Amino acid sequence: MIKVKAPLRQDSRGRVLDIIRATEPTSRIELVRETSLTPASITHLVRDLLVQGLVREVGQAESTGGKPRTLLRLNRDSMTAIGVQLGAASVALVAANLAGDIVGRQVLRGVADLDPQVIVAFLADAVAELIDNLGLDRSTIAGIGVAMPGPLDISGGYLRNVSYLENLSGFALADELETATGLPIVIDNDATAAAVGEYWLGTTDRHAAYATVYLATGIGSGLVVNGMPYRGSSSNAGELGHVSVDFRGAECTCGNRGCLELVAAPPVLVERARQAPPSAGLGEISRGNVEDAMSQLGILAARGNEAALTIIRDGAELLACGIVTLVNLFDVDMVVLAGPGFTSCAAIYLEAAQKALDSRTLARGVHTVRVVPSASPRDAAALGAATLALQDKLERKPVAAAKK
Amino acid sequence: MIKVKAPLRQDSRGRVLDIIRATEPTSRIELVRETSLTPASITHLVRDLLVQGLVREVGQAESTGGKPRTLLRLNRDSMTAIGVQLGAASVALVAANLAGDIVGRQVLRGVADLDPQVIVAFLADAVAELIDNLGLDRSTIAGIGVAMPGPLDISGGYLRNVSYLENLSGFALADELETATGLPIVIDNDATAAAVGEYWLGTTDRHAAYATVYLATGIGSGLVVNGMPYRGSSSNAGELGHVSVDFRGAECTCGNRGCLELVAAPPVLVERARQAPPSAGLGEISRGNVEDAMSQLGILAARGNEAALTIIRDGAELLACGIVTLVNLFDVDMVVLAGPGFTSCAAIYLEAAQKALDSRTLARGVHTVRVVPSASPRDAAALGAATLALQDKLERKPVAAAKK
DNA sequence: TAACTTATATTAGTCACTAAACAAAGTGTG
DNA sequence: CACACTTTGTTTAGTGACTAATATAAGTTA
Repeated sequence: MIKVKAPLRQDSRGRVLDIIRATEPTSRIELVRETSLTPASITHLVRDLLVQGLVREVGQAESTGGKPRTLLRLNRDSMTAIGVQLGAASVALVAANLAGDIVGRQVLRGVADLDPQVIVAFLADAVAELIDNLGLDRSTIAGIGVAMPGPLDISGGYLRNVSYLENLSGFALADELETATGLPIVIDNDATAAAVGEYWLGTTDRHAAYATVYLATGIGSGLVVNGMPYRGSSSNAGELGHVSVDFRGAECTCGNRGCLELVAAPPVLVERARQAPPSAGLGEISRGNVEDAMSQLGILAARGNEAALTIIRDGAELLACGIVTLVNLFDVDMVVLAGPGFTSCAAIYLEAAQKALDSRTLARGVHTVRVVPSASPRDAAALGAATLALQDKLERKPVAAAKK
Repeated sequence: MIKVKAPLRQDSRGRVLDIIRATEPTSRIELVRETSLTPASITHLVRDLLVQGLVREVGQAESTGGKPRTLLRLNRDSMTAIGVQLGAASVALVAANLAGDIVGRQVLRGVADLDPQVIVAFLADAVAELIDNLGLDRSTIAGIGVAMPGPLDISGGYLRNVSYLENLSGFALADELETATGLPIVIDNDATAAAVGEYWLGTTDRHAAYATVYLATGIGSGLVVNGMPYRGSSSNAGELGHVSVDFRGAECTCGNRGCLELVAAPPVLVERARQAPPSAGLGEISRGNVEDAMSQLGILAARGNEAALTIIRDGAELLACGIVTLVNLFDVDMVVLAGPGFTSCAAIYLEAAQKALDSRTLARGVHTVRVVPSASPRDAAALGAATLALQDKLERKPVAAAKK
């Protein structure tokens, strides 16, 4: 039986690093207050991080009546990770440092039509090129995170995609990619990756429970509670796109009826725009990539095109309906909107979702739910994947030079 | 700020007790295998439980070629807890021992019309009477668990109901009940309590993620992952009844549209039965308590009454739709059906839900989701509440006679 | 300059757990 | 029936992550 690693972030070193990232420059005392650990423990943990070079001391703060605080900062470039977003329409690569800054970025053609082995070589090349272009030292690279749409199959110890990218079905991607690149690989659902990325970037309260709604070709969502993603029993939690919003609705490829994705996913909205009569002034919508077309539609809406506005608003209203369901079931404090679908029309979606949450969730009398845009809407999944690789690396022990 | 207790069941003593309860009679070696703790640790933990009287040694097993195992059993009656299910239609009290056996039971009138202080006195009397009737030693009583429908307000450190039982809104029930009874009080959502109860009774795999759908006057659900309930940020997670199954549907009192509860809750089904023409042969449906009426309807359906069957089937079909949404979002391994709504027609609901899950969830290719009936459908919430009280007591340290 | 503050480090524990050796109680074999 | 071998459980002496209490360092204020 495969040994499952405990899914709990109680790891103090990681938590301390999270807090430093979110609040730098900071000091040991502030860490004491944030963590409810004792000064002694913080001294220890910080020393550890200093020795590993993940954190630096950068001078002193003004005294507040006693010894001045020693300021601590993340040593941002002491570690980098690569994030790959393997979408249906396109592939995005980012390199992110310890702070979650995107230090390199590259967009590639989609791989839906390629052979698995070709995909591996293609990705390995792209990663190698990115590392070279940035002049990164390979020894400082934590690993590669790959984010992809679900449903995923985790059996056999490694995640394998089982649906969207059909030719990858049953292929042990992580294994092959690890062999091809020599770097540790983490694979996760795109929405989950995006959700973890927001935490890393500090968009969300560290103690909050929140969901990230990820709008790309499909509609997904990821949940984070206390800094730990909720993945469900097979890493397929949060499939918002296949929540039914109409029990008498049309049948979906997934087998369900009235799925949100059938009425509110970008391809549907874009198609509606393409079908519009010329008089609507939507002629300019691109025939190519869905993400680009969605983006154009959003821009038209922002410019005041009524037809575009109506299409987006209808989509936003339906998505809001799904978000209300999500909140009634998960009872989160915050919802983050992420993914390429939001790049040009986030405001419309934000407003619709916020309005729905303020008037239609069951627990709205107990607490409000805030809707916020992602700190990095377009690259949320890729960046999130990179942060997953960082997190994975940081969770393992310092490996004090395998001495004896 | 209120200190929040860590929501993680990593407490080994509790886990060991869980395993003994589920697999008794068992032995230390088996515990070693189940927990992946070392023999040394198990020796320690079991000694602890023996000293506290929660567990007994009961002879030996057959040898398997070496020293025979010393068999361990729960000391069932060394601890008892009271569970109260504060429903809209009725109040149920149970007393449960360490094994989750119901050792006493009492059903009371509903309290929706009473004054808060009167409710407290009423409950305190009922609890005292139950304890006396059973001849229980007060010192062995772990506490009282109260399960009630949401939404709940946890602010101020104590849960207070904010909706269904309107006269309890804003009333610090836990505080008052503790004063009146002298016993520690735990309050939780009815569906969450029911879910924890199933775990306690061993209906579910200890490692599985599962949801309990609780059908009473409303429709709720509770989620348990690795033995720990998921409550969301304000203990209002799992409100399945207010998941919208029709975005164009009628407006619900909760503010949302097309809520599942509007079309599939027992009061709705019962009302439909009452409106049926006399020719349908449904004349016998009681005018009183919704739960009784629902039960009668189920019995008529089981006897083959077509009209009753149709009403229940329609309800089951709609509930199944909500359950598919629940599973697509939470990605659980198992769904347990609990609550008074299922008592007489569980089979119809089970079949509808299982069929829907087998054909309509997104991750069905990755793993199947089993639907099972509760081990104690009618008393699931009350029993669950009792187990919450037990769990709460057991999680605190032995309290070695406040010396010094 | 002494007295107070505030920030950090050290020391000596505690707690939950483990590794390794040991003891106890059976079975099988020559 | 003595001896090896299994299997189960215990003991002893740790380890790692944390804390409480005390010490030290580096400022400010009276």
